[in-house]
Parts: sequence; C-alpha cells; structure tokens
Amino acid sequence: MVSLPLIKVTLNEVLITKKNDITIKEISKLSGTSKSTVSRVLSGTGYVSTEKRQAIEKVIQETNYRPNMIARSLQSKQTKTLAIILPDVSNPYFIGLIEEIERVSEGYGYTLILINTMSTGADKVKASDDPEIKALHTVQEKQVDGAIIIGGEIDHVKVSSQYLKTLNQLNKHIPIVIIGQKIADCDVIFVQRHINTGMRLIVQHILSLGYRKIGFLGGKPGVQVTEQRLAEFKRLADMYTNYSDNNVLLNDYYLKDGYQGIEQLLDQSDLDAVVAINDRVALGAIRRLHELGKIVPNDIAIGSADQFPDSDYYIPSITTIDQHNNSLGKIAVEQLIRSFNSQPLLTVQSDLPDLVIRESCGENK
Amino acid sequence: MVSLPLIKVTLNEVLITKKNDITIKEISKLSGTSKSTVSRVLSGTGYVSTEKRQAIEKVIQETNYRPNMIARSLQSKQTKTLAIILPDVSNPYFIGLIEEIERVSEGYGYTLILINTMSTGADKVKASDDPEIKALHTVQEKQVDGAIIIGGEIDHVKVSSQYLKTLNQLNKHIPIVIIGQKIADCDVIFVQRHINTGMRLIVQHILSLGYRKIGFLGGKPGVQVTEQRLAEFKRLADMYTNYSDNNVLLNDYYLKDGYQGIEQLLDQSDLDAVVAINDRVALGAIRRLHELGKIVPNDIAIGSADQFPDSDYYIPSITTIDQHNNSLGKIAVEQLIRSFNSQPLLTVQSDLPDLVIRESCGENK
DNA sequence: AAAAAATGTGGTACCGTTCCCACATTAAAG
DNA sequence: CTTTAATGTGGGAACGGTACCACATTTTTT
Repeated sequence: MVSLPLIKVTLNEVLITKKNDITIKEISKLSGTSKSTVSRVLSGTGYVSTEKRQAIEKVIQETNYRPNMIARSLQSKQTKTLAIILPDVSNPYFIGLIEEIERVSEGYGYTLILINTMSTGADKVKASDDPEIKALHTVQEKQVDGAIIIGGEIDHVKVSSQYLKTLNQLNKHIPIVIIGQKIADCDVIFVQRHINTGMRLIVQHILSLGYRKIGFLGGKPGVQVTEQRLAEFKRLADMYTNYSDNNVLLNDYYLKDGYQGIEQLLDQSDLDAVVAINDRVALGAIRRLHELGKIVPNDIAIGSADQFPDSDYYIPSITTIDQHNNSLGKIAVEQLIRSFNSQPLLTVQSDLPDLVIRESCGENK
Repeated sequence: MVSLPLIKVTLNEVLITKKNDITIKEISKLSGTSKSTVSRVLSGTGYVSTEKRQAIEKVIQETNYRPNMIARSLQSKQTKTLAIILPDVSNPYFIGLIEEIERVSEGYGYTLILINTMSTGADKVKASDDPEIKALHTVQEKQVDGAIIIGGEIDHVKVSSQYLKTLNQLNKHIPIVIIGQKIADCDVIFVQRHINTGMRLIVQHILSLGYRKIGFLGGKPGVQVTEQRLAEFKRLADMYTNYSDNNVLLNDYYLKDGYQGIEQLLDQSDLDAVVAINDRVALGAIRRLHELGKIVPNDIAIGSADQFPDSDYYIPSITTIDQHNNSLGKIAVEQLIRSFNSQPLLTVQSDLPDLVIRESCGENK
C-alpha cells in the first residue's frame, strides 16, 4: 500500500546558529562596564549609577539578552525546576493534577519537568533499567529543587525494596512529595486523600436507594488505592448486604477493564448495583451493558468512586464521588516550597469528598 | 462551615541536607586519582588503566554518585532537554501528543519541560506578561536544546507581531518545531496535518447516508484549524447541499460548546446532520439533544472531524475521523533531533486520516 | 576640615563538569 | 638498544554566571 504524503514538513534552509547566545561578558563590553556591574543590574542588588544602569539596560534590550539559567544554577545551586513523576499522563486523574501542579509551580517561578514512567519501553532486566528508578536518577542528575511523585511503584501495597532505597537516598538531598497513601520506612512528605470517606458516601447512597446486591468493579490488585477502597467496600457490604467475594472483580483502571469486567462480574454473581473504581471503568461497564441490552440504571445501577472530567455529559451521566483531586496538586507544590524555605510543613485542611448524584444510579429503586 | 481535616500531610522532622551532592572531585580524592581520570571513566573515552577504573567505579557505586547535569550542560552547551509549549494540557488532543513526545524524547535521552500557557492567570498588560511570550523566554533561559510548540497564538489566523518577532528571534538560537499549520514569515520547522482530507471524509460519509441539511458546530473562530475545516465544509456543502451561513455556529472546542451550541444552531437552521469540530463538542451536543428528547442518530446525525480517546465508548459511539495525531509527536521530536545533528529535514510520509464509522451518524437515513 | 559613611566599580575566585595539553611510562618497531 | 607509537595520568583553562572584596569617589556627619 502506497501511503501518500500527508504530513508536510517545511524544509527550511535557515542555518541555526547553535547556542551562540550573548553572554554577560559581551553585555559588559558593549556597554563599557564590567561583568560585575551588569550582574548587579540584572539582580537589582548593590549600587549602580543611573547612568550605567541605563546604558546596560539599553544593550540588554537591543541584544535580546536573557541570563543563562544553567550558569546561574551552577553557582546558586538551585535550578528553579520541579520534577513530576507519574506512570501515565493520559490518565484523567493525573491530568488534572499535572495542570494544577504546573499552574501553582509557575506562580512560584518554577518550571516543570515531566517524567512519564510508563512511557519507557525498556524491559525490567537490571534495576537501573526500571523506568521508575531511572526517573529518580534523572531527578538527581538534573538537580531539580524538588520532586512530586504520583502513583506507580510507591502506590503499591508492597513497594520494591530497591526502589524504596533509591527514593530514601534521593530524599536526603532533595525534598520529595508523594501524592498517595503513606508507606512505612519512607521519610518523604506525603499528601494523601481520605479514600474511605468517598467509598462510604457512594455505597451509602446506593444502599439508600434500596439496592442490596452490590458489586465492586475495577482497580489493579496490589495497588493501595484499590485495596483500601475495596476494604472499605467490604466492610460496608458485610454490614448491610449479603456480601460474597464473588461480588468483586479487580483488573485495572481503564475503559476496557470496565467493558470486559462487567460481563465477567455479572456472570459470577447476581447484582443490581455495581461500584466502579472510577468513572472510566464505569463508562466501560455502562457501554458493555448497553450492548448487552441492559439499561443503566433501570436494569442495574452503576456508581463510581472517583470523578473524572466529562462524566456529567455521558448518557447516562455518572453518579460519582468528587475527591477534589486537583487541590492535592496545589498542596504538594506548597509543601515543597515550604520545605525549600525550611518552613515547617503544615497539616492541611481541605473539603471532604462530595457525593455527586447524577443519573447512573437512578432514583429510588 | 467548618472543614474537617481530610488531607493529611506527615510532618517529617528529617533535616534535608540541601544539595550537598558529592562531586567528581571527591570521587577522585576517595579513589586516589584525579578529576580528569574520573571524567574519563564516566564518559568512557580516553585511556584508563583497569586498576584505576575499578577503584573509581567502586567509589561511584558506594557514594551513589551521579554527574551533575547542570555543570555538564554549562560546559557542553547542551542540556539534553526539550520544551513543549501548549495552551491546555487537559485537552485530549494535546494529551496524546504529550505522551508521544515524552516517549520518543526519552528514547533519545532527552528530558521534557512542560509549559502550559493557559495556566497563567496573568493579565495581558505588558507584552512580557503574555504567557506565550514568557514561555519562549523560559525556553531561552533554560537553554533547552529544542522546543515544540502546539496550538495557542501560532495557531491563530492572525498571529500577534510581537509574538512572531520573539519566536523568530529565538529560532535563531534553538531549533523550534511547531505542530500546526504553516504561517508566513516564520522560519521554524512545521509539522502539519492535512486538515481538509479529514473534513472531506466525514462530510462525504454523511452525504452518502443521504443527509442533505448539514450543519457545522464548534471551534474557535480565528483559529487556523477551525477556519480551514470550515472552509472545506463550506466548499463541499455548497457543492452538494443547500448551504447557508445559518448552518454554521462557531464558539470553542469544549464540551460546553457542543452542549450550548447545538441548541442555538438548531434554532437558526433546520438540520438533519451536524459535523462537530471534535468528539468533545460532539459529545456535548449529543448530551444536550438527549435532554431535549432527541435521539442521535435517529432524529439527527452527529459526526465529528477529530477523534479523541474514549469516544468509542459513548452512547451512541461517535462516527469521527482519526487524524493519527499522535504520530505528529514522534515526527516533531525526530525533526528536532535531525536538526541537532545538522541532518536535512525530511518531508515525512504518513497514513491519511481515516474515517471511523460508528453509531452517531447511523446507517442509511 | 577631617573623619566616617554611603555610593559606585572592577577584579577574581568559585560552582562541577569537560577538554586540551604536557608529561610519564610501557610496548612495539627499527 | 634506540626510536616511535601506544597507553596512562594529572594540571589547568573554560563554560556563564554570582559573590565577595578591595579600592575609588562622593556625600554626610562631627
């Protein structure tokens, strides 16, 4: 099959003068002063005569000079850069967080390095090939001022000891914030959600509507968020319904997991309501049910424990929990900044998760 | 209202030893050699005796030493860093691109700096406050090796001259790739899609199903992609249907634009099919129609010109165009790398956009 | 009017690397 | 057994800034 030229790239003949940027030395020459004086003008500290200041500013203007942050960082030992490490940028949960972290960092004058660990195609042969450990190495090498880690290895119930060792080692040199549940033997700063509250809200809502045959769908086994939500689900289900392990199916967090999982779950158990781990899984399930001729919520109710964007536009719209995830991003950055300034970290207060009642669980049964 | 403590942050008493990283000098001292020899071991170039090499490697191992990339960058004049500048990370079109760009960059040994220009709350008072110009300044200061720009100012039909000036100036020093439609007086590398083909495919599909009263919904006026798609739509609609300007409503790219827009569009014109600018707008429209008691596609067909993830799970699933957006990310990075190596840029070939037939346009009318 | 303080300016060491060069030493070639 | 080549090693300049210090000039205080 011949593929036609679709993507056009303009061949440009422009010679790119690589990094021949103007330096502070040249500014001083052009303005008839010294490096020191230019530096003083740049930083706005120390004494500079109005005369020289204006001359220097004029030259800076004309030459489009901008200080070289690399040189500055080498001297000052700070890069004004934060790193964010996460396993999957395309996950809506992370996207909101990235956006928020970027926004807040920018406000404090920090630039963001993005490391997507799932992106690595490398096989996990040597420990140094582990993309998550590699990410920590990058953080160290690039001399970032602080790092935020979300999900991935540290989110597992059992964290690899090699990873934990590297993490603790790194944390001696640069402050690290983890957005996730606290783990033992790890002295980094944790910013965590109250997982249980959200799960309780959605289960109680479903119970209040009269459903008593409730299942649990999705989430990767061995991951903290999954296991904690499941534990809370079990606790409540045990209390108020006829709970059985057949009511639970764990696989993963994606659309396809809801899509494939719902069928299997209904095969192994007779249910009238299902709590999905998040809106994506819920959507997958709803879609599959639709194809099987079952209407949500009339034939079966689907609730979700974690709101993702857009789910209010689905048909049916999804009854879910707003975990106020994005606020975690702001807090994470702020704790990092406090840490830079040797300010004590605060125990932050925030709104509780909210139940968002929409269509997918229906009205009273 | 009292807000209960939800987010817990562990107060850690660990003193963070700021950036007292071990240096090459200390490695040389500990191993009884010189800076030069250590450097040679690190880079794997030049002559080093097996004896000394092993001694040095042992010390490196024990001390968890990692070379300081900042110092290295200052000397080598390359940072092994790329910047990606875009207006809105939460836009699904951009997310796929970010993921792909990160993946490919990582493969080439480059780290990614993420700059989200819409995130800035700053008012556009002075030109230097313009977040997009500020982003270019960051790129210059951070000495990145190359930058990729997607959307935003350069995607407008009329680009601000101040911005264009800054962009061209920057491009003299570092290679820039723009993923978007070519604009005049701009010598950066462009990677562009064939917008028209996709629009033609979806319109032809809708025509082939028998619809003749076709509208166009969504997209920000003044933005190239919108205007080009609209122009192609008009051309085809003029040819095969009874076209009127009332059949078109432009607003923006988001869910709410489809949601609000569809009602207004149907008020001003009697339509039996609508092409939305992308799947998000399509979903918004479908949701609103659902609330108004109109079934898609039975009462009205909704097609889309740009596929976003997940839209195959919607009810109804959306008939759309796969623009193969993600491949643009790979190409962008590769052109940048070629540019670093002074290799000529290639006119890349790629698959044509594909029509993805699903449910929202129905079968034959 | 002299002393003290405030203001203004350039020189130089340093940050942690790499790279070039000079100098040893050993091995191979004549 | 000398000459040349290959191998091995450390010293020091450079990258582009900042920060400290010494010194010169002006202004203020006593």
